Amino acid sequence: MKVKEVADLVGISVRTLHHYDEIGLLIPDDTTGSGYRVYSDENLETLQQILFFRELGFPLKKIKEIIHNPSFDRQEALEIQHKMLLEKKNRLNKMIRTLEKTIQYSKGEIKMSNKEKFEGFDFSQNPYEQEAREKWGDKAVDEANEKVKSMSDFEQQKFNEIYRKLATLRHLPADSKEAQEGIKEWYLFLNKIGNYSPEAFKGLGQMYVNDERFTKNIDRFGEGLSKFMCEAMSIYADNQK
Amino acid sequence: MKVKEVADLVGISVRTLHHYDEIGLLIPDDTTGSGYRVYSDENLETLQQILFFRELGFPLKKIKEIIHNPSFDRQEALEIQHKMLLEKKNRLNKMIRTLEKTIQYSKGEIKMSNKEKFEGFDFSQNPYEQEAREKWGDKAVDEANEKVKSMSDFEQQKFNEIYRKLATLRHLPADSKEAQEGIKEWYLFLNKIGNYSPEAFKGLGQMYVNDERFTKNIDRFGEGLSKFMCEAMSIYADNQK
DNA sequence: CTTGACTCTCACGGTACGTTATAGTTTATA
DNA sequence: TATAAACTATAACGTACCGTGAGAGTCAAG
Repeated sequence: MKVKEVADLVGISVRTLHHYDEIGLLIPDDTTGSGYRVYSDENLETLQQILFFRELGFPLKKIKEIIHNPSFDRQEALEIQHKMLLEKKNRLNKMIRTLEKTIQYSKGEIKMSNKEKFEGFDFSQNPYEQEAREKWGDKAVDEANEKVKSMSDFEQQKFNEIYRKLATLRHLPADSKEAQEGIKEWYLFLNKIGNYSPEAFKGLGQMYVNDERFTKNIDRFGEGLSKFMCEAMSIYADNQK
Repeated sequence: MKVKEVADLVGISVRTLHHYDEIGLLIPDDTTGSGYRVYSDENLETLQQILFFRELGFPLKKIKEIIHNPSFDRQEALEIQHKMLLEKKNRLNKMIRTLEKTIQYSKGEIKMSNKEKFEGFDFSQNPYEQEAREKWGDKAVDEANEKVKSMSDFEQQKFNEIYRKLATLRHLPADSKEAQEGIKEWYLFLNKIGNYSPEAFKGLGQMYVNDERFTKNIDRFGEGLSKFMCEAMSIYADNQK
């Protein structure tokens, strides 16, 4: 499905989908030769997850952390979201009652205390927020995410950018000029925020295919990207010696 | 009631109340000698109105237009809001059903079409939005608001600023030096966006007390401001001849 | 008369997109 | 088969609604 189809189906804007792609929240599984985004059924299910979280007031950054965490449990998430939505419904009902009372009040039929006038508004009083915080709170992240989180926003941005760029190259041979140029950028970037010898760089590339937490995270940007990067990084490292 | 009391009562932040004051959406009826905001019961009811609109997704700018419109009918607003909240409840229920189906679906118990996966999300499908648009749409504004709307954002901003400044002076004698300086600023500002002779300026001041739509709109910034301005403008105009 | 809770006004920062602008691509129609 | 209409892309700036200090003044309690 192309971008507008998706947008119309779920009732959001094309821009929103672009935005979610930009920030790495929802990257379409495929693109046409001319660069059009093509969303798979799996993409749609991820989008549904995102929208449930969004409805519950989670910031996009948090949603990204949660659903891309290797230990993310979809079933469990759905259960908690269910509880939270029911709670939201309760608050909405309270608010409706408040509004109904206010109508009577404004006709002079009943009296209302100041407190009563605002029942149902207290947005932060969801008892399941606690459960959500325990599950998805700031501490519940794995090592990989720790690293990402410790990066500055600029670095995060750059990080995404490079991955997306590399994803467009992933079908080229790993030793092609363009691929190697992309990998070089990646190497230079990594050495701005850390310290990687060519060997370490090569080793990192190995992890991309050996550790499935990495594989999954990287292949979000394009299927087979991790393998491509592993190969290209190995070649690049060898040429640096 | 002072600002934190209100914030705690309704479950919003102090900053939010400051913001609403800044943009002229909810200006406290009174201030203490030291400049502390003091909210009246009427302020609280306006705030309640604001929050109902906000819950329904109205932008603050729109809310401001609506509730400060001289022809604003509180009763009617409450009725429409009631319908819209019930509709929102319906959507929420749909969404909960969708979530429940998704739980079964993710367990492989049932099948789900792509369309079904997003039922309840289509935020813009509120049948009462139409009614709201007719009531409070962009065309349904009176003369006074037409003028305000035709101003640039910068001018709007400046407009508010001057009114708020004048409001702090309103208990001084209209012929005092400070009052006259404030009014001068007002005169100069008006002549940047239009063309006002001293006579026209004086006439405008008269309207502030004679036309209750003006009176109401101006006194939002402080009780008695319209009368004060009328007097001060008259004096200023006479001194210009 | 000091401490702590509260208040004020700047003023910069941040999220989640909206909104052009410009240009390439695909599909429908003449 | 040309050409318009509809859709797509990136880029870059704009906007709404506050959050978050900083720095300074105010007020009730001990």
